[in-house]
Amino acid sequence: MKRKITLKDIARELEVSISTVSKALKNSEEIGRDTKEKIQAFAKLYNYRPNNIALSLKNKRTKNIGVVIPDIVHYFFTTVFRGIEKYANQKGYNVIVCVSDESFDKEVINTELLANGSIDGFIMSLSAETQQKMDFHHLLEITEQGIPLVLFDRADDHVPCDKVILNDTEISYQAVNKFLANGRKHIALVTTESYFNVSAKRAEGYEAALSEAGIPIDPALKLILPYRDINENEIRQFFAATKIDAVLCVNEIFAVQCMAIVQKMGLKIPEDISFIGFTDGILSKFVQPTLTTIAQHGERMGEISAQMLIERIEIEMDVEKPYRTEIVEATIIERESTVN
Amino acid sequence: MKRKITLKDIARELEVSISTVSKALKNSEEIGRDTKEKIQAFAKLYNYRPNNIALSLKNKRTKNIGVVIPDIVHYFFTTVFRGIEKYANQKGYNVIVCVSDESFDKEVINTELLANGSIDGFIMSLSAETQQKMDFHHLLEITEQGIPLVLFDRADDHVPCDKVILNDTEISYQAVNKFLANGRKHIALVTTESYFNVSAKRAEGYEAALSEAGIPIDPALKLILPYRDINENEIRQFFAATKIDAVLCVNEIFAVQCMAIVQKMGLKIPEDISFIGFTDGILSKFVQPTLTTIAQHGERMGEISAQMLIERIEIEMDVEKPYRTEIVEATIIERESTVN
DNA sequence: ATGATTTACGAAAACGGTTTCGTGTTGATA
DNA sequence: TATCAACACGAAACCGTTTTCGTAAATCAT
Repeated sequence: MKRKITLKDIARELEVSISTVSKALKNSEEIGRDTKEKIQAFAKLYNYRPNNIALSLKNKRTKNIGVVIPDIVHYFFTTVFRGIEKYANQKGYNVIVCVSDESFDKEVINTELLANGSIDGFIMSLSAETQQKMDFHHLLEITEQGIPLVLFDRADDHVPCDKVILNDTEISYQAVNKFLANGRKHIALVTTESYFNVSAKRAEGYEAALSEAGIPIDPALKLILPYRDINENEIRQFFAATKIDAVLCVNEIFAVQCMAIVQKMGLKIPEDISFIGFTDGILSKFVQPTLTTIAQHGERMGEISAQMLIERIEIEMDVEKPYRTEIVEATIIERESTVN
Repeated sequence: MKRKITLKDIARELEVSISTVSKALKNSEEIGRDTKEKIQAFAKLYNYRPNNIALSLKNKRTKNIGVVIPDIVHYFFTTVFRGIEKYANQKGYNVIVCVSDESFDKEVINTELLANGSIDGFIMSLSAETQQKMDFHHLLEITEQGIPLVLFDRADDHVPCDKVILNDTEISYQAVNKFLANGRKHIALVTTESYFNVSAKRAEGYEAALSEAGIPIDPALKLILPYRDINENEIRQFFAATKIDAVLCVNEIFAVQCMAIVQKMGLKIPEDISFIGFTDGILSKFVQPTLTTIAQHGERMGEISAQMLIERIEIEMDVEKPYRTEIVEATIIERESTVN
């Protein structure tokens, strides 16, 4: 087993000082030709690489960024992650991932752990519980310590930091208008609890479009589902109880599950009932009929998040830079679940 | 902005030495009651936390593990990752993720970067290109440096290390036997290039079952698809050319795509043609008809991988411990694409 | 009162680098 | 020959910890 070689090893072996070795390997003008060549050759031979940890300690820069997300087995988050990882890697950063599992405590523990020097900055999307409790003390601590933070998608106005979010309200408004243009009158919304910021904004867009069309908001047309352990019967009852000819769902899974159920109830998609979901994931493309979805452009969101974060990391500390909120424009991808 | 406080800060403020502070915070018997209490109170007040980087340098332990996988927007890999992350986190380890994007070069660069002190061990699944080139020098370097390595799923016998793999051959054998038991005679295999180790093993099980049943292996019943950019026509031609009444697919996507195409060709599933895919992901559950799949138990694989890795990390270096290969037993999840 | 133990703390090395500054040697210049 | 700059290198500080060892003062036994 060949242990990693250090500057000290090279110095001892070549009978020079550690500083000489360090300088020689950086090709410093200070060191003579012969010595430099000798040291460089030796280093190459023994495949010397500087120790990252030592560098981090010295430079106060880890070249790591921390990503804290609620879930990893989740299409949208993985696409965002891919964007982050690609950009970060290209800029020489590594990515440490922690999964909060929608739990406030895990989110707190993970951030506090990483904040003790392990990373240069955070990219996060808030856990369900954090949004519900509206407790952001851990995030405020982070920013107060001067650690850059970017929130994406599930952000909150109470946290002063850079953000990357979707134009949720606007795109929902557009989606509902699309239903209206197709002559749909009984448009339902299938969503999650409203403490999810994004759900609230999507509901807002939904309601705005209806109001604008002079259609009253009917509570019977709104179904709130838990984000896990969905009860099929609840969905069945919802669709049985009221006449519905179009449905906007705040995610892909809700849409696909609803579609399967209404199909079993004998309805035709899109003739009798039309669907639009959020998250242009794998399901939307392969389910029957294929699902019209709102593409959130996760990879792009990740890229922008990483870019904003790294920019802030690498800026001089004394430069004042106001926080920005970048808005990514969603796109409606038309498929078979809506008529053109 | 409150910068992070260090031992030195506390020492200066309280007019004691750094060593005294360090010892007091570890509740050492060496330090007097009063001094200890004073220091501990001060540390609590200013929320002192030791710097992870400094600890890593001192202890030669980063408490980080590196995970290198070919793709992250991929159901199986994310479930494995979830297993890794859960177990690692619970053991106090963080996880650095690098995505090789099926590229040999990226895999090499990422591993070499992380190997310079950033992590205590690796968990990897080989990129397509690495398997094709059969070039494992970067992995050998890692193990020669004494850095623990666990390969999961896409492993290779040429790399001496711990491994966690699926009983691919056996479960494919069982799947084909299931088709045979249902009276299917023309059983196809839809797979990837054979340099994918797992595909080769799955083909082996497929062929073994057929041979045992006295059915000759017909090359026309084997379709090799690229792992991205699938051409639909190729699939259509394949199914048009030969009589096929059952199909084993080495992944979920292949299965779902084939199913959509044969349905368009007018075939009924499972009456006319039956399907079994690998990876019990989200698609299998929601596609119509639902897909019978082979569950790879990714989360469990991840957990085992993390456990094996951390065990080896924490073992005394001088203890000889032979490499193990842990085999995870797949399970066939029956759904509508096969008859019972 | 003297020597031996405790007690309670500090100095310093170590982890593996970078970087500033100092210094002995060389050759050129006045 | 005396002065001086350039050259080539080393010593040491520093990043933030932990830990070994040394030691002054206080306590104890004799």
